[in-house]
Amino acid sequence: MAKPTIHQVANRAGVSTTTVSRTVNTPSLVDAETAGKVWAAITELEYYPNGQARSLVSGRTRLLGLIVSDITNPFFPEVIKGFEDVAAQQGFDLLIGSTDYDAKKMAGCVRRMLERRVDGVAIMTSEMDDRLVDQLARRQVPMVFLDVATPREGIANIAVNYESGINEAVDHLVALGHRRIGFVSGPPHLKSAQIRRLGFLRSLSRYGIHEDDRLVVEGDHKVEGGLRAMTQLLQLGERRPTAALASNDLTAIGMIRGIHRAGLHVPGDVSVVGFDDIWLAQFTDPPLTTIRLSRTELGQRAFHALVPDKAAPEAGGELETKLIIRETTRAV
Amino acid sequence: MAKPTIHQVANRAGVSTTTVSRTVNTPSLVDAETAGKVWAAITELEYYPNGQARSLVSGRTRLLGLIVSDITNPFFPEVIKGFEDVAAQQGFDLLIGSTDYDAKKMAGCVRRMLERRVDGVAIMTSEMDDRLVDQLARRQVPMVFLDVATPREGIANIAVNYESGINEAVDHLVALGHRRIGFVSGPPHLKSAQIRRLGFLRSLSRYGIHEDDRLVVEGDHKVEGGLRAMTQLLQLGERRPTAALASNDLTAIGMIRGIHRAGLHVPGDVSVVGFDDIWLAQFTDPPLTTIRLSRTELGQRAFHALVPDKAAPEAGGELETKLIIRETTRAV
DNA sequence: AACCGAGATGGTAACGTTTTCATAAATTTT
DNA sequence: AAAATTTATGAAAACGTTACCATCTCGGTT
Repeated sequence: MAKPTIHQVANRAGVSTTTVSRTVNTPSLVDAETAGKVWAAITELEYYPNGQARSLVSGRTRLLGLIVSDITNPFFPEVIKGFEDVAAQQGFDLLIGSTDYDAKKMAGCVRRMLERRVDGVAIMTSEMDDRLVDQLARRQVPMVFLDVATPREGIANIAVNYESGINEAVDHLVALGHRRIGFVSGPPHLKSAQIRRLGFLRSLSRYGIHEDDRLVVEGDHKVEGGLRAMTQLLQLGERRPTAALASNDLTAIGMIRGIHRAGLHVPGDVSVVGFDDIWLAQFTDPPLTTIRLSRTELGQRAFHALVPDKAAPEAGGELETKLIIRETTRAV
Repeated sequence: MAKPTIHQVANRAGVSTTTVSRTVNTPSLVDAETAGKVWAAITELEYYPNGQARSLVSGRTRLLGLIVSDITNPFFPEVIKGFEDVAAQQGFDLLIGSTDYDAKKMAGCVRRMLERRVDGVAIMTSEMDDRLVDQLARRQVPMVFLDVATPREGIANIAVNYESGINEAVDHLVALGHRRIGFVSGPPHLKSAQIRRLGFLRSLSRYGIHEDDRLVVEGDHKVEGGLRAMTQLLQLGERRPTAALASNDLTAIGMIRGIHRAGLHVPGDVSVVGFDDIWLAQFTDPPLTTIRLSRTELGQRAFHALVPDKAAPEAGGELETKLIIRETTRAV
């Protein structure tokens, strides 16, 4: 029997399809003995309920969409993992879609999610056309944004406390005697990148360190940009920073590279602090001191934002960030 | 209208549901004018056909399963990307499942795929229980293995030519004057890792280089194992290798780390060659010379193995590997 | 002028579930 | 012992599509 249906099972067990359905979904409503026969038939035939038919009638698909810009970006896989873990646990499946920063593909993703009638969508890309979001909203598809988006009725954002980690990092650097601290930002259009930049500036001012415009330079959240930015910083000569914080780890890796290129050492000549603590941060050379943002937990929270948990009352509170000290920071 | 059905569209356009269905699926069978009215209704109502209902009747879901051991392993995201790209293009969606090397989760994955009635499964993890594979096979679900698996009726393997790249690498090292060349293997139970090791040995013998057992040490395809292995190799003192090849890039990264730890330099003291050319290989310090196995293409081939393409006659041929020379290799 | 094929459309039965609603038997209550 | 409840089951109607089999209207043939 290639793909047995509920009817075959019912037949074999000598009961009605209704009873089979009940044995599977609401066992309390069926007599123990009958249930036994049904289960026997189910395992003998290797019956698996047809999900399509199931959700057609129930209206729920137990399918969640995950829209990501580029799964190749090392930030994402860990988020996905966190998301997938808890989703699988609760019987949800994941439909993934890459946008590749391409408008056409983005629209395609949304269309596919809509046709599949997903029960929710986690949007992990910042470049999301408002009209597409509208489209989902009109269909009442629950949504959650991973990057900060313009707040909006019925669309969740994951609350992240960027400042706590940034403060820790600045404290750490200041304690090591650093006063000229640089910052390499992310792309200006990224809300979360702006928040990080602002957080840094604010943290600095706590120490009354006058901010020097030349010490804050723009990166792009990629290795390339970090390298460029650091080269620029090092051209300041005497006035170059003795330590620098990056808006994300990729940037930090580029910065370390830039420092090496200039014939200088990390942390001997310049200390570097990253942001995110991506998986490979522990394997850079030297291992990167960075501010951890647990992407696993980020993914989990995204899930809970989409499907309210009856058990756990409220996720509550912000997602904390915290400094992980490795070997790229040292006293001046 | 929250979720308009085909009936609403039919109503609005003043036609039957059959006609609406035809307008969408077989436009040639419907009058131009009528089609116009239908499309108008469709866009006005923002109608999206219900995939569940669709595949319930058609029997095809246009859904492909992707079983991966740990999406966090940097090898996978690129494969997934390649797979997803071409899948999306052909109107297929991806269902992903992580096994986490856990038997329970593996079974869960398979069950979910079966319930969703996927049109095929790409298995990217090597630790796959045979009984689970049987289960899929009995349901006639097309399958493809990414890592080499025991060949079997109706289950595809992606053919990879590991030797070509390995030969290139050994040629390269020999040309640079290296004679004592080490190898850090992958875990012994991984078929593909064994093939790589054998390929290396065979390649060496072409040059009549007597193989030295102590130069081939076991790693685990992770950074940790590479580091351990290299430390072991360096303990050979005078007889330590002047160059070493790794079974994958993560291992190579660990090896570089081990060399640095010992106070030596790459490539000054020891040359290193990786395998895979994962994305971050270009960002190690120094950038890693490695054998590229295009994971994008690997993903694409996996897709084509699952859904035979009417247009392209045959993928044909093996997937080539090739040496990418960066900066971790130098003359002795 | 009757006929025929083609073109355009509609009615209805599937597809495999779950969800009412109904019924029958067994148990408890009065 | 009759009535009221509970327990265990089944029949049939959804769910939103597509596939199959009509039907109906033309213009063109004989």
